[in-house]
Amino acid sequence: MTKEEKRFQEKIKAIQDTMFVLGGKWKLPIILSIYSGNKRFNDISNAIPKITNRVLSKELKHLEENLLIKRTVIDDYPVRIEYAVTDYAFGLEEVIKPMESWGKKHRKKISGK
Amino acid sequence: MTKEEKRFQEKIKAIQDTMFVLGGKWKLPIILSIYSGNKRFNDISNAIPKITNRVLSKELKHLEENLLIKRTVIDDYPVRIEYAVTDYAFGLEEVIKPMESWGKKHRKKISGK
DNA sequence: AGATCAGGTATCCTTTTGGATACAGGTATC
DNA sequence: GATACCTGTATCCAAAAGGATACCTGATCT
Repeated sequence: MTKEEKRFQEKIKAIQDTMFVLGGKWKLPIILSIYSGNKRFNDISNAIPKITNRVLSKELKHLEENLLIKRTVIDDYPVRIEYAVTDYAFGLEEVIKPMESWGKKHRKKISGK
Repeated sequence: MTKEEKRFQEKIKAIQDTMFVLGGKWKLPIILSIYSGNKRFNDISNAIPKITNRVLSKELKHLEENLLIKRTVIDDYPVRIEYAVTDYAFGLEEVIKPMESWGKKHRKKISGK
């Protein structure tokens, strides 16, 4: 493999990592929903009506593993669980802004083709 | 739906559009392979050994529809087909650079958790 | 004791994405 | 006329992502 090929492989891997973290149907809606103030499992579930419990649960785990949200057990009676976006998640701005802006430009380009 | 919710919906749609265009296992490798000088179907197929004809063909169509590559029929004998990245594709730089850089940072963050 | 609620799991199913293999159609070559 | 090359297409299959529905656990409420 040439040097250039290796650089490309790493570039591809990094970009695909980003898409692995944010990709799929629900990860962004969930992050933004929690950011908007929905802290509890059922709050989020109601705010995003079409997601099922199974998928919400899996996605929350994924986001927690990737340090974008934090799950806190609050130990009064009854025990509550609260989700919050982390400070680290705010670092996403640097990538989601360009993705949003390219996506918008691209939609215009394609629709007016 | 509140104003804020609507803004979020549009943000999400735009970001997911970007991921629709670039996402999946092969789209970036194909773009970079063509950019590196592989113009013919079989060149690309050989440069990316694990892709099958079926998938390569589908992905080339997707990239062409999204104006990132151009397919040209060259009419001597035998007829050849040449693929090239478009000028428009160079505009991806503004989005793939931040995606690459966030992806790299994130991998470090996660692996050293 | 029985009902209720929060925060999920468990099981099964459908859709989407990608892979394996064969081969087709048009031209050129032997 | 048979054979080979190029650019795909056709058919079938496997894996991954997502959806529907039921249910569980631990606590509190009546």
